[in-house]
Amino acid sequence: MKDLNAMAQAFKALSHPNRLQMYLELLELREKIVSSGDCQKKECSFGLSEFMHKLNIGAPTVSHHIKELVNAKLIWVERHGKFMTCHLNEEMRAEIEQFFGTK
Amino acid sequence: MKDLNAMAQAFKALSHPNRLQMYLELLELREKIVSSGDCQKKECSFGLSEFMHKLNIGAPTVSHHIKELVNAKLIWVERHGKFMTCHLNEEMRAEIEQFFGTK
DNA sequence: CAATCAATTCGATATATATCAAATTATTAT
DNA sequence: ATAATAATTTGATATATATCGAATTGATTG
Repeated sequence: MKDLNAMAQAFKALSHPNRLQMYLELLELREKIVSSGDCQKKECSFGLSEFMHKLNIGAPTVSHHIKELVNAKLIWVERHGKFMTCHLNEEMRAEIEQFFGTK
Repeated sequence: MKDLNAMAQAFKALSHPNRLQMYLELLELREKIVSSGDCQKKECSFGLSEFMHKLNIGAPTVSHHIKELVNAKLIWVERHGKFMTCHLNEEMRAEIEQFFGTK
């Protein structure tokens, strides 16, 4: 297993309903992609302002939450000029699934 | 999926290294039991004082942590006279595994 | 270069939490 | 009943966090 503290940090990041919702959006996006076998051709990410509107919270707060999720290695971000996009970190997802998984 | 807030509460309970360690002990116990197919004949639980010594923290703190884990439905407890034992909540474990799992 | 827009950082505030010592409750043993 | 032991509750303190408004940074466009 990964470092216990790293795991705890990941769970902390997911312990806030708004952040969990953000992560869930990306998880569900992944599901669609996996089931359609069509990853490259779809937009696999969310932007900050999308989260703002979905969650009805301010940009500074969303930015803060994104940073938490990134620090916890649950997601990673990309910049495209002015904009940024959030992506699921597949490795960490698998790690956590294993943690809970039947061995 | 379960209520998002219930999930967030579970992750909050696991967001503290000491509580995560407690939960992990129970997960590992489960592993041994599952792999040996021998659940009934083994002691499938941990007591408060065991956690105290393992984690080197006081009884009130352990008691507090246990309550958090119980409230989050991650574990359940049993009393045997003066003593109490902590057990993994298998249902919640499966729920969380599914949350992260490949669909 | 100036204006605009997305995102981040800063400063402040309000709320939550981890921990312990002390007091209390509940159960067992003498 | 009394003493002893396991666990819980209470009260206090110190630390962390969520959120926002204001200011700032960075990139694009006119």
